[in-house]
Amino acid sequence: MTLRLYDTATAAVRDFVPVHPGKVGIYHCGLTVQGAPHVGHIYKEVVFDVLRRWFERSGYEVTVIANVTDIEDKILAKSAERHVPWWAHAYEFERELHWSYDVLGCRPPTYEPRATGHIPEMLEMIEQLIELGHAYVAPDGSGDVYFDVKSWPSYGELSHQKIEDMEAAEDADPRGKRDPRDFALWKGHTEGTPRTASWPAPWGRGRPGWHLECSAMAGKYLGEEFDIHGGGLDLRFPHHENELAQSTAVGQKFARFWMHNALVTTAGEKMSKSMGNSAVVRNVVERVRPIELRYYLVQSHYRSVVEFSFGALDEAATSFQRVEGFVTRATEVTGGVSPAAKLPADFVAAMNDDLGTPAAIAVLHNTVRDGNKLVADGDSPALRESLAAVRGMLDVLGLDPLAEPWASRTGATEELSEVVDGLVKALLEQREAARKRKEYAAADEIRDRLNALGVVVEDTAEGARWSIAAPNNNEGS
RNA sequence: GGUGGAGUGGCCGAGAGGCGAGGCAACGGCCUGCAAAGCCGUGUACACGGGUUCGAAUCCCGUCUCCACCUCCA
Repeated sequence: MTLRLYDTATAAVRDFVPVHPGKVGIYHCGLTVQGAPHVGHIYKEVVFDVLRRWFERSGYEVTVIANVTDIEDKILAKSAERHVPWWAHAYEFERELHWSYDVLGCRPPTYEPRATGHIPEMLEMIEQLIELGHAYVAPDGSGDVYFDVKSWPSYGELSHQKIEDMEAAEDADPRGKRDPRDFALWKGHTEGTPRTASWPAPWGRGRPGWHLECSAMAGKYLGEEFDIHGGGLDLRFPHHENELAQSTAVGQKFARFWMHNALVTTAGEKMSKSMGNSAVVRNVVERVRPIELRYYLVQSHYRSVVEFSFGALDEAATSFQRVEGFVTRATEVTGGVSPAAKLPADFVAAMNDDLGTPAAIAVLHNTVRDGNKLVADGDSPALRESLAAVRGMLDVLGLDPLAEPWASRTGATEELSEVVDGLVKALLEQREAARKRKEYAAADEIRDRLNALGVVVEDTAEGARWSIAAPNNNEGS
């Protein structure tokens, strides 16, 4: 069975056929590093991390390019407000972005080009577009260069819009545009913006337009035709439409598939519009563990809106703990097994069907339930098989608690963990002794005290085991 | 005005003509000294109004509500 993916350009699910057999090139638009990334920003990263893992699991050699937009109007505006150099502002949030990727277990892209590092490539592309008659230097002496949308007949093909139906933004500054729908390839340097935010060009100093960087960098690192171009749904137009126009106008074939993840909303509105700080990744992972946040995001289909709420987040955390509990117990009983190389057929089918993570997670839960029945009977080939399957599936989703980066994040040093384990076990031994004497009040008091400290005690056939309770506070939202 | 999407049980969230995805919560049972964890069982839900069909959450027509994008938003 082959992988099928939804392609925005053709508005249909199609069989995935790579440009080069056995290899996949993926470009997804990274972030404009203007502020701390929120859950919506990171959702894109998680979606494409799962896609990449699935390709790798399916035997492909994957190259992932994700840009960092480090020069842009908002960066200039926000850095000016803070009285910080624009490049310092951008770099600060680039680091915050990387922290957020890491904390959610998203593996870094193969390469992460910055816009400011690719000015020559962009200039070259603008020159080609001007030569071919698809771009023009603004006649107003501003130094701006615009793409001429009317010169490109297929303009609008990605978002399925006709130029004449597009409504020009009423607050748009027409500047030197021939048509209000033309978009900037190069923006001439203006008074009031730092000179460091401009570069020499044949048309005068300036900085690149937003859309151009992705065309230049995708072409440079992935070639003139590559497999998948992705990003959030809000980038479909104008950003991706414009990229497509620029790249194809210079004769490239560009992306075969366009994949767009749905947006994360809060209170029914796009996150960027409605949220303050509460959905910033750094804050959300104070409430639930990062792996639980990742599970929350992975459990819905990437093309469905995620209506973010802390209540749903807590619920997802509980759901994940059920899976994690099985992994822990089964690992104790079996002594541990490697993740399976061969995954359940239903899981594979779900993932191949346009990355059907919800159905895939249903398979995961069914496997966990069957596995839980086996745990009570001790080690067995069937239990090992269940555990291997569960870990294999979790691995694809980036959620295997025994794999990196999760395994090494115990939140305590090894020395401290040993001390705590020793202390708790000493108490549990006292409790066990009390139980043997049928002094249940005393036994329960020990358990209650541990519970009060957030230590959960579970009695099993092999004796009591303990774990740290989830940190969730349950004031819903 | 144009383009695209959504409305599913107490909650989250899939599916897309017929056999109740999965999870959370709740209730009952098993297990347990009691718990916890786990297991078993219990719910005929698909915005509204028509229609097609042996059969519709799924197809068609109409209506309502909400959301995204329309030139520098993941």
